Amino acid sequence: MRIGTRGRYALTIMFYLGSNYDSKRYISLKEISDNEGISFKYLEKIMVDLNKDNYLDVLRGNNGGYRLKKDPKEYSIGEILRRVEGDLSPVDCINSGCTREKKCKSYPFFEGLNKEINKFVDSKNLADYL
Amino acid sequence: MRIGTRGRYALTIMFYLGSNYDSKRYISLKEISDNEGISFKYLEKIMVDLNKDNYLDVLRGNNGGYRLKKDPKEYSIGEILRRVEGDLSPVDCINSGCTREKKCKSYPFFEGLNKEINKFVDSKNLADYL
DNA sequence: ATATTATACTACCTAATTGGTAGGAATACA
DNA sequence: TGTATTCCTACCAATTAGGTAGTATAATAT
Repeated sequence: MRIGTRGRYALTIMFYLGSNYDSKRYISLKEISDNEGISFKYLEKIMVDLNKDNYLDVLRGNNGGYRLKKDPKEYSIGEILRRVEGDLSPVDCINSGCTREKKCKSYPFFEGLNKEINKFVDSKNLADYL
Repeated sequence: MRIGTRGRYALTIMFYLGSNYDSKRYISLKEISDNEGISFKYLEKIMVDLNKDNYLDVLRGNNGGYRLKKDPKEYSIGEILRRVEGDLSPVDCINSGCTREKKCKSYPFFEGLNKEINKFVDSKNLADYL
């Protein structure tokens, strides 16, 4: 689970929306792109995954954009990262059915590490860092 | 810090050496390669990093190979992984001087995650899983 | 209506990284 | 001196990361 630009930018977007939660206005990707210095087109692409299953409120057209549906404290960092980066496990063998699992001495270690990572990211939410 | 085959194979090697610590015999990469079904040539390459600074005892030639220098409990998993995978931080911005660090809301989160990961891997050693 | 400002969708592209392979030189020992 | 081993250097193919580009669709202001 190396976290790349997708995960980092997704958090940037979510913190930006979180900071504007009270105003209830829709924020365009253009605004975020300009203020954070991130490629607009790349943000659009990340948004495809980030906004699956109507994770956010969307409005197209003039003065449109995105805004949080729920209070920032309802958005866990773990879920945000998982949406755009996929599974967060530190090695492939976890969650992809390793056949050597039984005799593998590393496996229990990786399971422990995986648990620790997920526990941490799921225990934090947007409000914790606003 | 996605852990790839380098890190996994390094642990496989170290656990193998750890299992044979009491016998004091030198273990060849050929033996590990055969028993674990891993490419011999790839193991050789991983060994270059793993054995930097005389981390292990080495003997060339017939009946040669590698063996642990110290008790398995003296080898932390964190150090092993770091040797072959480099720095274990989950994002580039940690340890590479992010300029936006001051205003970045994600940064404190990543610092926390990084700390958690390193604490875990450094608290475990080979003997814990033998 | 229609111009403007957004998101939504699809396709493409380049550089770096991952996960190897190959071959020979140096060394230790039987 | 032959054999088994590590050491060193170079190469390589497939995948992933990190984008760019263009067009369709939708909402709103005028």
